Order: sequence, then structure tokens, then C-alpha cells
Amino acid sequence: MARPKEFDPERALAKAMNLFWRLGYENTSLEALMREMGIARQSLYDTFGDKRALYLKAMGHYRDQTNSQMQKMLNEIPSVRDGFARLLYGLAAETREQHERGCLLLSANLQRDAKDAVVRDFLRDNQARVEAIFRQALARAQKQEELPPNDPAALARFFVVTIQGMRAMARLKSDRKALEQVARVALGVFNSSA
Amino acid sequence: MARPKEFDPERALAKAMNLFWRLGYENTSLEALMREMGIARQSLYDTFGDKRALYLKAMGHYRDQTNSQMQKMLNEIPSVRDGFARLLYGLAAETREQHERGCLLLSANLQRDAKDAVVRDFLRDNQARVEAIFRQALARAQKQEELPPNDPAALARFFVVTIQGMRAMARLKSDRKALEQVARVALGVFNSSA
DNA sequence: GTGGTTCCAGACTATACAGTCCAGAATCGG
DNA sequence: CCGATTCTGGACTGTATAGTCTGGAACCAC
Repeated sequence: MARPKEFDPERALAKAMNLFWRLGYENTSLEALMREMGIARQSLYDTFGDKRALYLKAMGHYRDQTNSQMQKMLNEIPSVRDGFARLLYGLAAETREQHERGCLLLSANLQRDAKDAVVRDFLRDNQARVEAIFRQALARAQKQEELPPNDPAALARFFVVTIQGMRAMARLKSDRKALEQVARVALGVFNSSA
Repeated sequence: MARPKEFDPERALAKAMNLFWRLGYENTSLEALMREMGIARQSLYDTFGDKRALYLKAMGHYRDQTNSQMQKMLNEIPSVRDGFARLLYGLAAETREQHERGCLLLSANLQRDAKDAVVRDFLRDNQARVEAIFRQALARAQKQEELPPNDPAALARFFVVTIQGMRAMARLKSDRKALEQVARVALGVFNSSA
């Protein structure tokens, strides 16, 4: 019928996600998005809607990517404790750039207007998903007797909180050793019953 | 010599702090600041400098207030474990408005431009101060044999991270029970050696 | 009073930026 | 070739907002 799209919307979205990730919503201008995505203004509006819609799509992309990766790792690894250790020590070992960039969704949570129900609900849903992934893994740990029979839901929440706190700390100062100290303490829950 | 200031700069600063606290830097307009502080544009600029300078003063005010309060509580309470329990369960028990407002400095960290060295250094310094307060308390706990002889610096960092993570979680969803579950797990470090 | 200072209210400027519109070239199917 | 669609690039609009400036009233010390 007509000229087909010349760019790959998937790749363009990934580019936009990376920019939002580094700069946050407010500090990412359309100019910068156009440059980074390699497309013109109109193509952007035609394909993704306005800036906010693009942002929400980027959040979805981020969520799917990171969650499926985490889930896969936690499912495949024999020892659940090793899985969480990998999560936490892996975070600690990221580069300075990665630490500064932080977590797109944590940033979204603290940058959003308190009354923004759309973003809020998205993030709540995501938190529930991550908790579910963790809960499932922790339940397996208990079956394997890696973990005393504590409440897996509480532990799952604890790890979500720990990771978010570590992300905040890493963003402020990329200090691997400090982060590893925290990881070590947090992983102590696998040794003790609460 | 002249007409004296009619408003109390201290009170005006506290008002500004509260507004920044609720809305964040970007979403707080000068209009709103003038209204909330009860002073005119020029008085604001004459007394506090520009918006950013006011923001930095508000951050300082916040830091002094919260840190001295924490320090006092941790010094006075007999059991250090009870002190941290009070911190964490107190956070969990805050109102929905307080949870939404969160922590001014955590928000500042995640809202700031990555290249903003002034805010970054301020926040790093503050983190060091809070860690020092916690470290001191935890060292006392070990002396009192409330705590196995782990590294107090690591534990201090762990609690800083936990509180920040809980703040992020609370901002997203004001769920007291969920927060208490996390607090309970975190306080488990007082029972086990890592 | 007088002079110096602070107050308020509001006008004004400058800037940044999201979103729309337009012109013209490029690319397809038929 | 032709019509439809997408592309680029740039112009344009509208809006929000930080910061400056002005005029005039209120207040104080001397």
C-alpha cells in the first residue's frame, strides 16, 4: 500500500528506554529522544503517541526485560540462596555508569507526582510481580531446606526492599565494597530464623 | 535603621521544606512557594536567593532536624535493638500522607541530575553522617551484648539501605503490615551472626 | 519629618519545551 | 505512472515558569 516503516519500533523503544533510564522523564527532552532513537518528530508521535505514552511503553519494556531475566535465573539456579546472592552481588559489581543509572522503575516511583495514578498502579503491579517471583523462589528454598520455615511473602518483600535500597545507595556512590557488605548482611536471612 | 523583616525566616524555610518534601523540586513552583511561605517574590529572592538555593537550605534543614532526632532517640533508649525497632516500626506506622511524602533526601537523590555534584555531595555527606550515628549505636549494642560481634559499619549501612528501601515501598503503597514484615526480617540481624 | 530599608503586588522578560503543522522527498502496490 | 503512506526537517504555537524590575506603601531610627 505504501512506504513501510524504515526503523524498527522495537529498537527505537529500547533506545528511548535507555535514555529515560539515564536521565529520568523530566530531563529527557524530545530533541534528545529524536536524536537517540534516530527518528524524526512526526514518526515518533505517529508510532508511540506523546512523550508520556512513550515513557509508559518504555517502562513496560523495562519490566518485561528485567523480570523475565530474574525469573529465568532464579528458576535455573540449583541453590536459591545462590540466586539471591547473584542478584545482590551482581548489583554491587555493576559499573559506575550502571549504578548512576539505577533502576528505571525506582526512579519513576520517586520522580512521579503523588497523584499520578497511572504510573503508581503500574509500579504497584510490578512490585507485586517481583514479589511473586521472589516468593516462589523462596518457597522452593524452604522445600530444599535451604531456609528455615519463615513466611516467604515477608522475605520476598524484604528482598525487594533491600534491592531498592541498594539501588538508591549505589546511585549516590558507586562503592562496591559497601554494597557487598549490605548484601552479606541481607543474605544472612538464609541462616537464621526470624 | 529600617523596616525589620516581618516574617520569620526560620518558619518560612520550614514551610518551603514541607512543600519541596511533598512535591519534589521540579513540581514546586515559585507561585506555590510564595503562597505556602506567605511572602512575596522579592522577599523570597532577597532572603534565600534563587529557587535552587532555597532548596539546598531546605535540605539542610531537613537533615539537621531528622538526624538530631534520630541521634537523640538512639542515645537515650536503653536497648539499641529497641531503638532500631522503633525506627522501622515507626516508619511502618506513619500515615498515608507521610508515606507518600517519603524522605526528602531520598527523593532528592533519585530526582537529581546525575551530574549535579552539589546535591550529590550533600547527600553523600548526609549518608556518611547517618551511617556514623547508626554505627555508634550498633557498637554500643555489641558492648551491651545485644548483638553478635559483626562489623558495625556493615550493619549501619544495611540499616540505611533498609530504611531507604522501606521508604520507597511506602511511597508506592502505604501498607503497614507489609512494612512491618520487612522490619521484622531486618531486625533479625540482632539475633544472628553473619 | 527624612532617609534607608523592607514589604507587597504585579508587570515584564527570557527560556525551555511539548505538541502541531507543513512542504517536499522517498518508497511501496497496482 | 499514480495514489497512498511514511519519511525528514523545520517552522510555528502555546504554555509554563524562573528570574528581574518597578511603583508605591509600611516601618523604623535619628
